[in-house]
Amino acid sequence: MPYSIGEAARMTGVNISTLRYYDREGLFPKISRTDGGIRIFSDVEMETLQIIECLKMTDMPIKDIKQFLDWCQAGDSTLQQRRDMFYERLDCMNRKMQELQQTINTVKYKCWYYDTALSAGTEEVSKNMSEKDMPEEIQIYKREMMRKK
Amino acid sequence: MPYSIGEAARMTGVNISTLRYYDREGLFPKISRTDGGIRIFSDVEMETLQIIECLKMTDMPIKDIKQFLDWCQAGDSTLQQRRDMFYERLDCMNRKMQELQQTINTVKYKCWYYDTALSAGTEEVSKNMSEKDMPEEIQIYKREMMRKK
DNA sequence: GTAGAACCTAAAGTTAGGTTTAGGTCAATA
DNA sequence: TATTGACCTAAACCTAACTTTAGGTTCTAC
Repeated sequence: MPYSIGEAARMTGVNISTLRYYDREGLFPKISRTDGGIRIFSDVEMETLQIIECLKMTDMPIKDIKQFLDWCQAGDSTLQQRRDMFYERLDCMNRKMQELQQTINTVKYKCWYYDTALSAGTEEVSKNMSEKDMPEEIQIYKREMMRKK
Repeated sequence: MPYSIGEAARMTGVNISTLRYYDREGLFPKISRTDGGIRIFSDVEMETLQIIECLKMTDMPIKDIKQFLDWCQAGDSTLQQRRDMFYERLDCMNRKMQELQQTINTVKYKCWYYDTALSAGTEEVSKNMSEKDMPEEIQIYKREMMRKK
C-alpha cells in the first residue's frame, strides 16, 4: 500500500522527477515522509495521481488541477465548484471530440487523395478529379473541408 | 485572390505574427512579395494554411509539417512518403479518439459522483456507494477506470 | 559499519510554439 | 506631398511542463 517515489513512478509510468515536480506544485498536499524526509506514496496519492492524469488528458493546466485538489481538501463546502468543473470539462471534451472527428475526416480524404495519386503515379489525377468521380464517402469529407474555408 | 498578411490573418483567424513565424519556418516556400517586400498570400498559401491547421490538429510539430510541405514541393517522387504520413496521422488520430472516449467516460463518472454528492450534501454518499446502487452506465465507467490501475 | 542504490533539494536548463518590441519602410489617401 | 495605417525584420521575450544537474542524505543488504 505505501510506495516509494520510484515504485510510484514505475507503477504509473510517470517520470520520477515529474512526480517530484507535481509535489513541488502542491499536487500531493498530504503526502507523508519518513523521518529522513523520504516521500511515502499512499493510496491517497496514487488516486490523486489518477485524477491528475485524467485532468491532464482534458488539457487542464497544472494550476487548475491544483485548484481542484485544494477544493477536495476543503471538503463538502466546495462540492458545487467541483461539480461545475467536471461539467465544464465534459463540454470541453465534447467539443474536442467534434473537432477530432472533423480532422479525421480531412485526413481520410488525404489518404484517399494520395492512394489515388500513387496508383496513377501522379498527383494530377486526384488533384483534378471532379467530385462526382470520387467515392461517396470522400465527397462528403471534401465538402466538409470546403465548408471550413 | 491575392491577400495581404493582415487579410489572411483576419480570414483564417491565425494571428498575424504567427503567419510571419510560419513563413520564417519555411511553411510558405513559394510566397511572393511586392517590389517593396510585402508578402502576397495567394490561393496556394491559403490552401497551405488550411493543411497546416489540419496537421496541427493532429498534433504534428511544425518541423514535420515543414517536412511534408517540402515533399509537396519535390513533386510526384514523394507521393509514397506523403501517403504513408497521412495513414500514420490517421492511426494516431484513431488512438487519440479512443483515449478521448476513455477520458470522457471518467469525467462522466465524476459528474455523476458530484451530482450525487451535491444532492446529498456530502461526498460520503457517492464515495461509499456500492457499485450495484449506481446507474448501469456509471457502473461501466467505474469499471473502466479501475481497469486502468 | 560500509557500499551502493535510491532518495533528497535548489536551481538551472530545455522545448515548442509562439508573441512582443524596437526601429524602420511601404503604399493608399487627402 | 504628407500623413498614417499596414507592413517589414531581427532579436528578445514568454509560458507551461518538464528535465537535468550538482551536491548531498538515507536506507538496505552484506
